[in-house]
Amino acid sequence: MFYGINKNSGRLYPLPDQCNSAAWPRSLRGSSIMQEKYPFAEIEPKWQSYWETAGLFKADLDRSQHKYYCLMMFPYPSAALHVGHGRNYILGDAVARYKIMRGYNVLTPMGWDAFGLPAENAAIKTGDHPRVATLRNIATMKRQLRSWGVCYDWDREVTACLPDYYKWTQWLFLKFYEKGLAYKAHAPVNWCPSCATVLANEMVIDGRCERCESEVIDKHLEQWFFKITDYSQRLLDDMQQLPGWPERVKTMQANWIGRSEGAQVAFKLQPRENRAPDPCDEIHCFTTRVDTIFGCTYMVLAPEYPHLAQLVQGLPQEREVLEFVRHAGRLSSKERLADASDKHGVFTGRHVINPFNGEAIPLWVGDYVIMSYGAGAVMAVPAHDARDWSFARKYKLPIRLSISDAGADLRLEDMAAAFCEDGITVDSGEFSGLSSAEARQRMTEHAAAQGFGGARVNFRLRDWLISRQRYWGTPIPIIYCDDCGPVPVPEKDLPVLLPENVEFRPTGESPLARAPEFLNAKCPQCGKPARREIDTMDTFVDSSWYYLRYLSPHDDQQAIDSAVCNRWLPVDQYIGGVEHAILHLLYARFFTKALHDMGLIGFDEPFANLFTQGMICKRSEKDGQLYKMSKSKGNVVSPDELIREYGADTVRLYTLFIGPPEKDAEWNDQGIEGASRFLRRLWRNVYHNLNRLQETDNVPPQIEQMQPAERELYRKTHQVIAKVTADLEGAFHFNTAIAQVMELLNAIEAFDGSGPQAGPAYRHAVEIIIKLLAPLAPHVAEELWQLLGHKSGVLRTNWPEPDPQALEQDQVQVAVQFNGKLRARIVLAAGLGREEAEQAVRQDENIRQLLGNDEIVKIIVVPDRLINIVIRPCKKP
RNA sequence: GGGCGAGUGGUGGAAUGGCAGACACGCAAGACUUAGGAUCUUGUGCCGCAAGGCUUGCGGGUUCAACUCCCGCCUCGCCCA
Repeated sequence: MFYGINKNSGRLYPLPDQCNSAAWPRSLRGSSIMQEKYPFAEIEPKWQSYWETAGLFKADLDRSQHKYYCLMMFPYPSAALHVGHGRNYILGDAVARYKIMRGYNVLTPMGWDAFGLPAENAAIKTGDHPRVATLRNIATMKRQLRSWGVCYDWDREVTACLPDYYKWTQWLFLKFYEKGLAYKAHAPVNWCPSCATVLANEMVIDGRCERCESEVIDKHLEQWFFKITDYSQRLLDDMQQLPGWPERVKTMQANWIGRSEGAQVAFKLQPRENRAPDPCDEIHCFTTRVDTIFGCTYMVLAPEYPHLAQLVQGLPQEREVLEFVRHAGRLSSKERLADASDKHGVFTGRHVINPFNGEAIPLWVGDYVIMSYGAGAVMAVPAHDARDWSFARKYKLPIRLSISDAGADLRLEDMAAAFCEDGITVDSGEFSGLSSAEARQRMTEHAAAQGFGGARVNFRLRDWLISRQRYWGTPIPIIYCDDCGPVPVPEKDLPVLLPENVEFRPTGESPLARAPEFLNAKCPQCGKPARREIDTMDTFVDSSWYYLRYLSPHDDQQAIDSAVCNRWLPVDQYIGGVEHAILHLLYARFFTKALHDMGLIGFDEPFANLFTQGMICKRSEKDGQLYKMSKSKGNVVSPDELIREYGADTVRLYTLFIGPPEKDAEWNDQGIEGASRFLRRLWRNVYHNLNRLQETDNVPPQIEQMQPAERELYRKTHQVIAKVTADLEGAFHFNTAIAQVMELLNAIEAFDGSGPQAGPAYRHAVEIIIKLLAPLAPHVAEELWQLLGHKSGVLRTNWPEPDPQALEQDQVQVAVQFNGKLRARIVLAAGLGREEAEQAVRQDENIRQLLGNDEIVKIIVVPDRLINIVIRPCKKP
């Protein structure tokens, strides 16, 4: 038997047996816990089990109409989650619950980006095998997600480091290989000495390793690449199809792809005096400013320029050039590109011919030129390019004007810096006197007609380097045979399993090289002894297709179930950190397009809507600075203790309330008190009014019979429904939604109606507040919902709709301004027209007094809101 | 250097061009208590005893009215150089 407390008498009375309905699972019957103190510790595990056993988050994939694929970026299973991670999952969980209440068929899966360096580095220190440590971490994080009340369709869990997943990552690699999208090549690559592996361009931030912040150096190695550059233009263009993506992310991707239109021009190499042969007879360079080419006074090659050594072979400058190249290789790209830093270069002893004027200009090699722009050769126009300018000044190279500004009064002697803007061509032969734009066009046409160049589009995007010289990743399924060369592993032999007993010590070569049972294989073509590829794949390969695998996670016949994918994708809402704006999101888009072109899927953009939440930061106790919450900064807050102390709903509410979700937010340990107090107040309010609530029939309140207090509560209730719904439908502004719900509780507490509709209006407000809280604080919402006598869970009910009649008002308070300054407020009938309102304010005694003898110039009326009286103050006699 | 974003009380943050500071945190005073780090009430942008004045990074502009739009500047963050 359960008891309520009578508010007036303070006495306990037996509760109606409403929680014993057969509609509830046996475990929940009669289980409501009614006590004054908010018993989150008892409530929360109970409802967590209920959601799981009732299968509330199981999606029905056969039914795809009204589908909603709600995806959160799957995490790397580091040791444990902190409240910063929680923002992502709580946000996604709230969205999923909201959509369930909206009647959508919601799919919310979760998995693990489980390969990666940290586990391997930890293994080197502790001897813990990465697989063991990773699976242990996964178990911990799953427990944490559960205790947060974050629910997923766990039957669809995928784990990137398990063979049933990476088998298919390998299979996809083979498909890419088949289509020529995966290739192996020698290239200058970014090498992180500390991680002892190469890195993709995207993982180098300011010349440093994204992970360990060591300075990255250039190395020349043979590596595997994915040909993402085949898709540069489409990756750029198709962003126009993504209105549901933040502009910021699209801009970042566009910058990264870095399309520039210009011209390619071939400069003939001036032959050596002795006519000795050269590896090439011309040098191609790309420029966006071909209009300046008559001002070109020298050319600069990147130190890595191919065949540079042969070009200078036997020349007096040879030693100096080779020495320079060796030295430049030790500098980071950051140092080389920095504007302020000294640029270095040496003359090669060779000359090239400017095809536009036949002039021989010196060929230099300089460290400010990098291979990844154009083709590693730059035509230098010091008068019109800032970096060429400072290089030319330093090495006393000639500077020649070929563009002037509109007034044509630019003089070299007066210039303190390069003139980099468009202007009018000067001293440019037959092209003189043209606007820059016109000159570019005519000169490009000329180059094409003469056969030494033409229009050219250049992309900054490089191919995606996917080899890693480390153990804990997906093995690349290739076998090297002395006779047959590289041979793909046949599909029937997949997966190529990672060997278990391997020494992880990083040496710069993959640890797999020291696992003979892995290394030695038979050539699939000729059967002779052969060696396996020892590099593993970048973990971004794993995360480029996981959202497809969720649709058929246990399928052992194929990687992707096209039929289901085509019904369920693109993802309706993708939620994750903005730090993945370039890397993961670009790679995943590339994968989708490649798979689309292979005919495996019927769509070519994976994520229709993207929401990037801001990071949770916390002040460091050491230096008082604000840092992103992370283990390495030592400023993490564990959810476990907070949930123990306050309950999961409180932690969820505070996490959502902390600020607008797209912005970074500062975690404040004291801030959680507000959320805690709010839920305790709500609980207590229901507890103290249980009598009244349960005695009131669950009928809609009758607006006609309401007295002012009831009317006001009813209006507030529906105002809040409208605002909260707008916030959740729009930009996921849970912070303002929660503020509204708090206002509703304030109104409920202040409610003192006593008319015939007081009970229904009150019960209605309480029901609504519970529904509105269901996505945000789901445990307490379920518990209170059951206490009110409902026979099914709150997630199974419909999201409330605002009643337009409730929002109507008879009277409104209107602000009265004099010349834009607030002077008074008056109460007027709602819906008054401009003229009526003007009349009313003119006649208002109080306003007339305030006006005194001031002259009214005009009156601006914003109906139902504001009246601004423009006055001319009267001159005092 | 270019592009994008941000700058509002002691703090986190609210405001379709229309009453700046919603909602919270914190703080202060009081109530209830053996006690309070529970709960409740009241107050809380700044200056001023007050009347009143001032106030959204700084300086201009548009407007009856600007946190919001425009121009210039400063600071911070991100991306690209």
